Amino acid sequence: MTNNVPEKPVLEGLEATWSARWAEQGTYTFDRTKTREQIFSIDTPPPTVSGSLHVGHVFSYTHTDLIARYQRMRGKEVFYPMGWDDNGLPTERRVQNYFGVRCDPSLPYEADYTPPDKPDPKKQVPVSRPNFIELCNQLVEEDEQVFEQLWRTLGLSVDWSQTYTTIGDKSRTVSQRAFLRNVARGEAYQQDAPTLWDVTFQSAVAQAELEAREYPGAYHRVAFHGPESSVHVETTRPELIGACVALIAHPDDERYQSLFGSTVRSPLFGVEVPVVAHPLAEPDKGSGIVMCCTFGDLTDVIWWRELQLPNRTIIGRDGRILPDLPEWITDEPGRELYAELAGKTAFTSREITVSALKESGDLDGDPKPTQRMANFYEKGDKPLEIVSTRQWYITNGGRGSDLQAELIDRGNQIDWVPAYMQSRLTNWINGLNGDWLVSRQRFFGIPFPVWYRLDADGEPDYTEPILAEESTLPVDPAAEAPPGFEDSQRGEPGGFMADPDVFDTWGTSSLTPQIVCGWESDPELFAKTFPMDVRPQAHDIIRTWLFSTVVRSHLEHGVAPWRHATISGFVVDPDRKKMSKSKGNVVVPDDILAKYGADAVRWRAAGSRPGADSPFDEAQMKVGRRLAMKVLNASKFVLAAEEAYGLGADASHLDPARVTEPIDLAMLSRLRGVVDEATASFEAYDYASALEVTEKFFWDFCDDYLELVKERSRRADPAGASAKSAFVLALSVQLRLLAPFLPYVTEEVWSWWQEGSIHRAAWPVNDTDLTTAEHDPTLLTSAASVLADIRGAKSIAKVSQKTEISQLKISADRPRLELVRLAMDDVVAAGRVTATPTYVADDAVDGFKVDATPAPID
RNA sequence: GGGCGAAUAGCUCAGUUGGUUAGAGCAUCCGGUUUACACCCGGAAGGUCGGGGGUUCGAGUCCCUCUUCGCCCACCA
Repeated sequence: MTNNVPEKPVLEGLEATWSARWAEQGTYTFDRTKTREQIFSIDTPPPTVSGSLHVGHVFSYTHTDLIARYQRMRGKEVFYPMGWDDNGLPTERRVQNYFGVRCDPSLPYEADYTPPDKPDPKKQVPVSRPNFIELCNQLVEEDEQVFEQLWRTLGLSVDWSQTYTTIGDKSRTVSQRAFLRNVARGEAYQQDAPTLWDVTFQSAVAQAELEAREYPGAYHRVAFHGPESSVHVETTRPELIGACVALIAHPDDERYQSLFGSTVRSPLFGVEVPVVAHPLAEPDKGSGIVMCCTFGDLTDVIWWRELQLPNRTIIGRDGRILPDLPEWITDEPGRELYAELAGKTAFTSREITVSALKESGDLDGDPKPTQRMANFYEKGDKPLEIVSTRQWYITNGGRGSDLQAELIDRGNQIDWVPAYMQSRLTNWINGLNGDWLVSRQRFFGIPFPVWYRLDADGEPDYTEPILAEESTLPVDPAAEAPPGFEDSQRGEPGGFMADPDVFDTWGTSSLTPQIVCGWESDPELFAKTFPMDVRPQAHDIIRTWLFSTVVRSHLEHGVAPWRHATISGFVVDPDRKKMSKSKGNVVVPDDILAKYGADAVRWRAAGSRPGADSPFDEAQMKVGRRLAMKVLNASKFVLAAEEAYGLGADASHLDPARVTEPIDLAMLSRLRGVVDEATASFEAYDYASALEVTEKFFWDFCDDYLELVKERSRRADPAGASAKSAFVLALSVQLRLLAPFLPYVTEEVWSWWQEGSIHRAAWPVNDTDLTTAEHDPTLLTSAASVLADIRGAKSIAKVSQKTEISQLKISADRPRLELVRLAMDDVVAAGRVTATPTYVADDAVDGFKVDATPAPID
């Protein structure tokens, strides 16, 4: 046998060497000639390239890679692409900050544009939409290279020829095609309706993107005036008095019975508004009677709809009071006040309104400060307004109907890991309050493949949108004319206009299975990879990514998109707080990888169980590193022993028939049990247990078995051959068991004495070399326990482990005694026992009782 | 307020369908230059399993109840 064991094996440099070798040799290249049954397909989350990766990403991507590597060694052809999520708002924001520009769609394209040398975040230079998109594309490309490098270093066994971006042509085509099919089936529709609106980004926001946050406000007790008396409402938004359409109280509320059906005049503006009853008004909140405006909150929208109230919008898309004087304010002082508010932010107009209320005497007492919960866009920092706009929606069961139950059912068809995560999806679907708003008023996204005809006055006709033909996809309606039109007719009366919006980022990400599997573009691949085997992702995006993917797959294909969903937890800081940039507790993976090595980081990742959050503890990385070192050293020992006292240059060292000694057989027999356990754990996606059982065996193998057998292994007789053969067999099996966790060090060791990559080697389940080993595996643990007692005696005597044992008495029940005597030669050698051991049969002893006397020090 | 999860050694976690004396790693302490490994090795100490009740011959494990913590959702007058 030839092997190539280095003098002093080291971990440094393994990542660079082997990631390059894997790339050259195409170790992880997907072979599409395999059949569906042979393929295991993974719907990897595309990371947001505009963000930075932290150690949490590293952990969860490692979890997926563990499964991928296991499946590959089981003989599956693993379809494991990688995507980059580069479309959408995060990239826009990063481009704005990075280059110091902002998008102004009214500007013309400027060829050869160069952004400012020194970006000034306060003074962003306006650029045209095409220029802005160019900058986005330029930056994401750089970011993607950085990300790929990190993933390669981490050792993800991705097929790097299978990558996609969420802004790329493939994603555009799939998004637009899926949308057109949704429209054709009536699942996508347009509606002009009140929507949640972020005034900073000036875009509509979907329910899934909401985040409720504490927001400081104040209750203002404000008087409305009836013919005989005044009635007080309490409001946190006095700036909306001009938008008031009614006062509303609960139908059973005694206090307001006399007012129902009458009208009252609003303060400051003198607008007559009706007092009406509705059960959603809560008598114990505020004064029990509430001002309904256009629109203060979602309840206002319900009242507006159900009570057929007028629409009195005063807040614009920029969050400021609309400039034009509303026709419903007729009172002269009211018109003057409105003119003062016009163009002001909600915040400023609130201050002006409050001082006006104080002056007019309509404010009862001082405003009472309060913390209230308000809805925010998860990426925004101003509370959302509600603005009526025309938007596209896709049905998602949020309006009840059969679809809701069908989607819950799809969720149940998925095998969840851990299982309890499934209820998060069910809860979310049950709590939906409307269809999915998919249009966004942004720039760096996938445009709707839609145009509108303009009438003779140049006004768009929304009732009959012009849809792109599937064969022309991807299409940019802002640059291409619809079928039957010339581009010169753009914006002209009788001509057309493009739909200005782009898809919600989830509108594209919800189609990752269709994108990677080649839906409609590569039917053969699609048939072999879809529905996919597993969707790995974190628990915080079940309501967004997971749910929306189920929706699209259900609507388009009538199936669940995957067989399994594996949900990873977060890496949290030592105080169990979620890592976030703003908290400054983010651990950057590059440093950790450089310091401890990829195998060590992966080992730590594998120790956190699916779904469970795991606190970051740098000390743990050292343990993983120690394991990797141990693999190098133990392998060196095994192979060097084999080299020096070897069995010949052929492959006969792997002949299991040479293993004859009982303890060697016992070790292999126990290893077989370990393989079975690790396999069962991996089949259940429980990589953590697979690692635990493997690692436990490996340490015992090193600390006990190798120590016990060391002396004998150097002999040139059959007993020595038995040890050496067992060494090599056990090493081969253990390296393969560890390969998914420690891909670098196992590959390195494999290369010393084996052909090909360990990552394409067979998983050792049903390994014929092991199946012939038959012996009671407790022989190994018994011998190890006696050896431990001998070591303990030396330790208590505070003498070196080299010290000889001059007296040894072993007591145990008769069967144990007989068993352990089979390994006594090894025990005596490892424990440096010079005396002849004595044995005492004693049924009263539990396990073994060992009396060992170290030889006195001269 | 609704849902889900968690509470076991100083820390991070295992603990199968109930079954002897509850395990591991880290940290701590003691000892050791053992030709695979000082990026090391050996050993020791450390826990009334969140509280209370119940079922049982037997409960960390099953049931009830309380407490605490985490996450998701709902709370905008």
